[in-house]
Amino acid sequence: MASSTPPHCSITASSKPHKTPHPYPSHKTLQQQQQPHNNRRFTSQKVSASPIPSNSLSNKGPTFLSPLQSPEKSHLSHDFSGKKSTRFVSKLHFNRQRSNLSNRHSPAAEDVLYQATQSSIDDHQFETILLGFEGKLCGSEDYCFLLRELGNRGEPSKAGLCYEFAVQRERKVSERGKLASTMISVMGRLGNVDSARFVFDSAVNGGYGNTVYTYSAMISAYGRSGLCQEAIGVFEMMKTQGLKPNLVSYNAIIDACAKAGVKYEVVNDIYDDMLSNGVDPDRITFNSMLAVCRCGLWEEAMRLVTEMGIRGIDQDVFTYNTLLDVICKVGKMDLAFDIMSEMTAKNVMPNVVTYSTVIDGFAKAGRLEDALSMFEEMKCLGIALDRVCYNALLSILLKLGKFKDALNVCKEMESFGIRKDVVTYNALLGGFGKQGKYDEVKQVFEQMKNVRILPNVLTYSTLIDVYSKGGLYREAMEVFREFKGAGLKADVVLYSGLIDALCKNGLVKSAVLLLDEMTKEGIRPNVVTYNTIIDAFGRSARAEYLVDDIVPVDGCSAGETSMILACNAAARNLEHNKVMKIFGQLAVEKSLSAREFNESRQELLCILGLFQKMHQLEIKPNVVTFSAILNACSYWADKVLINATYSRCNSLEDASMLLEELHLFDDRVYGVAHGLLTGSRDTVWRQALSLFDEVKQLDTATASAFYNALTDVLWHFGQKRGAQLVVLEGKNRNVWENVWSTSCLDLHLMSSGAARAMVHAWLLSIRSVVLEGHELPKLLSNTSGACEYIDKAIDAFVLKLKPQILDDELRYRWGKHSKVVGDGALKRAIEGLLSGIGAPFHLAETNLGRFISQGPAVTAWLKKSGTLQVLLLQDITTQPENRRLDQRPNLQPLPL
DNA sequence: GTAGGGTTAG
Repeated sequence: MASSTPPHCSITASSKPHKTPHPYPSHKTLQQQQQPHNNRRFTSQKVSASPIPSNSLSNKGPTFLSPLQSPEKSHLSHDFSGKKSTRFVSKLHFNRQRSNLSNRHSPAAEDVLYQATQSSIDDHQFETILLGFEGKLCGSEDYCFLLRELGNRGEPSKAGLCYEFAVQRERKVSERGKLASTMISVMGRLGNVDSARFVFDSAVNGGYGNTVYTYSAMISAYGRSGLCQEAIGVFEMMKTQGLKPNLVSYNAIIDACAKAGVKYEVVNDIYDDMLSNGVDPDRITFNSMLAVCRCGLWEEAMRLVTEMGIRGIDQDVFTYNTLLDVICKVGKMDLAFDIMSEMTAKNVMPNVVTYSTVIDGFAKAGRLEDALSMFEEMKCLGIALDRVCYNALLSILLKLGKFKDALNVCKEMESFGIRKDVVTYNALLGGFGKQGKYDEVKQVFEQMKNVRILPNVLTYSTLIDVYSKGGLYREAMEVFREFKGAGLKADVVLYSGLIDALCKNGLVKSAVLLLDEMTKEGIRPNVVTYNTIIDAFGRSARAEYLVDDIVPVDGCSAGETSMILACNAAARNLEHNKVMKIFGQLAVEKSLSAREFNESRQELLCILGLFQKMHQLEIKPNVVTFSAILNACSYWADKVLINATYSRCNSLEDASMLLEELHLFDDRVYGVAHGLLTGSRDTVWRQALSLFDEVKQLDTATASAFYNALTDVLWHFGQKRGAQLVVLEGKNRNVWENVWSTSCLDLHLMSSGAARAMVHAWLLSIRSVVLEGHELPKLLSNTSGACEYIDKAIDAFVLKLKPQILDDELRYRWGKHSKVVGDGALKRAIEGLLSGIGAPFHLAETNLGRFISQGPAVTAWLKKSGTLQVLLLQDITTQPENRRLDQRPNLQPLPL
């Protein structure tokens, strides 16, 4: 069958077709076929390694019971990394073409198809064509061919007419059943699940639908729409009707579960049920089981592939692509590369899906250059890029800030006949927006509307996010107004973006109101929503920004209006009190007022409430939640130290309540944090080291956030030696890149606790150098704050400084990825530390982001008799059993 | 009856 469709086209439709009440909606979708590419031999240079590990999953670490006596997990859960997408687990791929390779249809059927798919033919004319060919079309074979092809061409309305036409003329029950199952399948593929159900019900009620084929088709139709419960309903129904599910029925239900993100254990039960009913799994069963592993179960995926081998089932390109997807989603890119080599060795040639899967993996792991080199490899192999691939390439270039290249890619894809879709435009909007190129954002947004690419909820979320982060609230509001006008339903991401905007502007209470509002609207908050608010409470967000009045939009719900009014009131209040607030903030630097102290305590309790609510809603906290809570505890510890009126015991109780909740994250993480805090370092150190190794597997931003948070809380609660050991483990694992040399210590990615612990370690190390008789460089420096101009020493003992002053000396950032401008806390902490220990460092005149010292001065100081003593750090608590707090049954002790 | 893409938190 010849294809007249252009090359380089995606087989994946850009969006889910709209549902309409009509049984067979008229929704024309341009159908495209995948370009068969020249499968030249894959020439990866990587050494091929077997992707199949031993069957054993018993890769458990040493046994360790947390203080709550929960068993240790063998790995950080996938959720914990904070990298798991909070989106729907699986994409819904409608409009995938159904191959119609059977030649059993007559030439007349092809003629009908040809005539029916001319652009000028409407539904009425199509009926006339069918009537004209009525005598020539032979039974269900011809009509099923027509139904499939009309489906492939995105013609649900004509398919509906054809089905009714055929089923009315067919006398045989079995043939009518075939027509029904084909029609259900066609509608399912088009995403018209209601139409599919209509056909199914009519067929069952009409006495020709009680076949395993119609039920399987219906299960599949539900599966494609992500309606797993409905699919299971049909699956159960077929059993009660006395129909025995066959291989296809089981495969369909497993696939439906995979698409909906059903837990592996549940799907495994279905698999077991299949075996016990004497139905042997085939390649497709395993391919679908592999898809269930996308929630992070990469080892299980590997085991399944092994099991396929044992059962003598060959792997195909679907097997490998799905396996690669699982592997890429857990960020194991080296393994992914090996698997790619393996598939080539087994003569399963990687295709465009293989490459886009792996490219996406590299991009998500932050290895953008590796991703780009995969495109080069595709080019060498003659594998044509399709729309998905082009969009991936575009997104990578935009992330790299290569705007010119990105625009060239747009031109290239157009030249190959691939139109920009909503994903392309969203990528452009986000890419330009994140770089503050708001003129381009405006242009692109206009352009997409001009070429009738309908903005979707992601478009609006992206725009609201970039405008809010840029402080362009009027523009954000305009976009929100347009969004409301478009009649789209807000989703969790859009709400989370709004909540974040409120939080970042100090309007945390309004953010909580909005959280309630979204919940009432039936939108379930996710871990990001909660992390946003927890983080804001933890920072004790000070309102430092002013916002213009926001005007409620027509059509806003009462909740939205009240939220906006609340924002306005808070904003006006801010403005009126701005001067007072500035003085107030200055005063706070010196001594904390009782009111603020109590507010801060309330915030701690709010976090506790939020955290418990998360638990209630079964929203699993991740490493970001963990860091935010530890940060809140550190902040609280600081306040307790400053405030003399609050009893230490009560304050510990408050912080304990919060910290205790950490076991909900992950018992092992909690166990390590708790053990270090309570001075049981010897007991937990082995577990700590294995935890650190696993954290290192996460991306550097996540890893450094983890180390910063953990070190901070240890430091603030007096476990300074523990903090130092942790920070050195981080250094050894390169969590902060190039942090340390003999002449320079770079602290700019560290939290204040981590930085102070590190300064002690660094000075001790230099001391050893001095005592060994080496000469120090002429100039020593440690850098704090947003010092992005670090130079390497030109030789071992000289640090070359750039005579450059930072734009704004107070723009210290708490960690590389913090989006909040801090208040110079790190600088103050280091300044205080250096003067406290008498180290002869001073702020560099030429660069206020650095403390510097002449080599001889430091040498002399290091050689002084008391210096060693002040440099050695100690923990306040080393004997937890001696602490009074331990006596309380329900609270975990905290040292101070 | 099976495979890949875009928005939010630190």
